[in-house]
Amino acid sequence: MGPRERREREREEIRTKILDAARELFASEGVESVTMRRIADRIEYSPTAIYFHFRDKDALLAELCDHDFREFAHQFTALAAIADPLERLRAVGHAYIDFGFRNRSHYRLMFMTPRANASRDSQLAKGNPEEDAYAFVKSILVEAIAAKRLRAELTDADLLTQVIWSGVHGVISLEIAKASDEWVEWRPIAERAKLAIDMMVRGITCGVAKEQ
Amino acid sequence: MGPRERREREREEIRTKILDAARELFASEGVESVTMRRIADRIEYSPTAIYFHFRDKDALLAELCDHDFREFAHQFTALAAIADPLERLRAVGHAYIDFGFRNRSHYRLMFMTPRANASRDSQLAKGNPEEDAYAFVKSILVEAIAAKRLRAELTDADLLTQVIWSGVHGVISLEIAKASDEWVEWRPIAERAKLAIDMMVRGITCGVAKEQ
DNA sequence: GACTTAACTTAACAACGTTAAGTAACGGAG
DNA sequence: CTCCGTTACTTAACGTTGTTAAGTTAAGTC
Repeated sequence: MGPRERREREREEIRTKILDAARELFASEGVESVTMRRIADRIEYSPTAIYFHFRDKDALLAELCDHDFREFAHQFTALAAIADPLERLRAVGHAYIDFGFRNRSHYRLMFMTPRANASRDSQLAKGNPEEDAYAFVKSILVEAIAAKRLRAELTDADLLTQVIWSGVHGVISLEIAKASDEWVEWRPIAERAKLAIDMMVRGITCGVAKEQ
Repeated sequence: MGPRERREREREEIRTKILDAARELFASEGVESVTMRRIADRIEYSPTAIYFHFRDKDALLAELCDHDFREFAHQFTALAAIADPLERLRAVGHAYIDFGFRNRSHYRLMFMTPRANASRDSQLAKGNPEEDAYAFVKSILVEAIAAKRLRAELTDADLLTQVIWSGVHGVISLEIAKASDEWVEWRPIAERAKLAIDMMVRGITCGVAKEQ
């Protein structure tokens, strides 16, 4: 462990310092307050210094996304303990909406903003349910299909995952984008979440669904 | 009709000229290309001239939203002819997703971007199903409830409207934000739309739902 | 015909992302 | 020890952005 390793370590340290500063600004004042100059102020470097560690602002935000995405997926693994796949699906749905509600800025950046060139150097572990929320949900649906808990014609686990994802995404993203809109007499988000998830589970199961 | 009226009319003309220029830029090159200067170029005025007709850029965009929102709602009225409320609901769902798919920029601005101060001078005709898509969907659900087509415990038409809106919004907004993300093996949007709507209708109706 | 006001233009400001050019410190080679 | 090149920065600047202050011109009013 010569000076070579030390430099490497220091480099990594300042990288995470930049990311942390961005994240803080981001969570406390919203995306539009995350400017290179304000990040630089926080870490007491010049704005240009950031470019030595990240190609540009987009790359910085993309990495922030990736990191938080992984953490996001990780908190789902606790739900893997739920035995019944449909109950597990319900729990994931609620956890998803809850995450979005507690981290509006993050959610907005991750799922509501078309990234210019997505997945350019995303080093996420695709397919691994520990780090990939999509794969986690899909595995639930594969299990539910195998256990014949779903209607017979529903066989495409990917399609089901995408539609159920759409369902919970719709609830939370509409909340984030339109909560302050007095145009609509919004029902509490908890009620909307519950009905949406109930509706979806009832919509894909066969015959008499168990009342929750 | 003296010069007073003429001036008023001219004022209105340039207002719509500004809005049209913004809309064109917007639809052809995306939101980020809509700058005050480029709008000004198009209409051959100085950028400052715009401020005489709109308080700021946000107000301009808000008015553009309002206008297109109204037109959006208007195209639903054609579906009022469908007799069966559940079939009408399905048709509205598909029309909604279709609109978003054909007008990505508009949809993004209208429903995916938290407006700073929403509904500040929105002069939309609230409650009028001719101009208010929300009211149109709600009226369908009121009808469905009255006809006892929905499960007995579903009595809150507003809650139902909001959740169904979330469902279709989820499909199209995820498409807009994440279509270019190769992370997921996306199924065609038409399939996702169909399943989402089927799932929702099945999820709120009682017992055996008619197969489409 | 003087005066007010509406409808602009020109010039500028501050903040933004980003880059070019310069500088100081460090690690290894001769 | 000295030279040298790389690494990690800073300062200054460029081109854009939204927005405003100050000046100008034309039309309508009394």
